[in-house]
Amino acid sequence: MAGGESRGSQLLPVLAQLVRFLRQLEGPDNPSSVALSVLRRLSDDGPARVTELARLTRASQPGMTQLVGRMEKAALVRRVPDPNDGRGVLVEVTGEGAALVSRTLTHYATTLDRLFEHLEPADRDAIVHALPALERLAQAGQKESAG
Amino acid sequence: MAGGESRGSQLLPVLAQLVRFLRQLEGPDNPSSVALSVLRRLSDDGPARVTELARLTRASQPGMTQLVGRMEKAALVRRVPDPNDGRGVLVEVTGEGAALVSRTLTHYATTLDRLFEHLEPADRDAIVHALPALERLAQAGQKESAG
DNA sequence: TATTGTTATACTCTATAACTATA
DNA sequence: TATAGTTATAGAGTATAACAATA
Repeated sequence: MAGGESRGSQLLPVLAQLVRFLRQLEGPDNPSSVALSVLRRLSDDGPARVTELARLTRASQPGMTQLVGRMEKAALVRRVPDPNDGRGVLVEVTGEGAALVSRTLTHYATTLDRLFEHLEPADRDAIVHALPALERLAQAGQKESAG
Repeated sequence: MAGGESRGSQLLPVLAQLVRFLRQLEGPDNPSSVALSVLRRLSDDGPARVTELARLTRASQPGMTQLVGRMEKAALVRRVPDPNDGRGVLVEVTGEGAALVSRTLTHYATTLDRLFEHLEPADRDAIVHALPALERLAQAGQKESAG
């Protein structure tokens, strides 16, 4: 812990502000971040087990059962029995769910694009240049807490 | 949406992953992000009105009343009457609340520092270099949604 | 026995509407 | 009337414990 200024201390307030900003993007009409994660997973890679979705989002299995229940009531997903394992069910996204994902991601991206236009070119370059590094930082965080 | 790759689309998944990582830092013992924001505000700049805290965190006034109530029960803040306006109250942080802020921020920063050690030097430099730009991006987001 | 999923229950967090008290 | 705050009520979201069904 010795030697110079802490990078974490510098990064922390910036991340906190970004989180606050992103959180306010989640309007009452938009899906929660966990719901969006699940819907993206289902849209991108097809049907999945409840257990797998719970593991993916670090939620409990009952919690995921309930989230799937809410999303099913909202017609965003449907449950089908797993043909290979009578104990399990497969959750699959509906057309409405896929449309919501697409709409939400477009909205977020558009908002971010608009913000980018407010920045100086040097700032834009700095962020774009740091994207792979930030991704690796976040991945390191995932891995650390998983192990 | 013409003209090349959208920066927002590139930034979005990275931010989503960072948010997921930060969210899992919020253990059951740590304060929620809104509570932490409030406690930081009170620690840094002194007592504040409920309305001001609600505005700061974009919460509703009743929601902030309830959060202050929970934090008061946990001895993190206390309410005192506003001497200048009989309708209002001032919320001030207790020693215990200030200690919690300090402990939480240290924990977060330490965790981030540990993750930084997993990165290549080039990645660290890229992130450090992008910090001011990211901060301006987040500030632009705050301002945009406020207006 | 182990695994998959659900139900039961409880708690945190947040919101809107209605209310009280002060200005 | 307008403002500051609270209370009442409801709902989303999440967790642990106990349960049923299948493997």
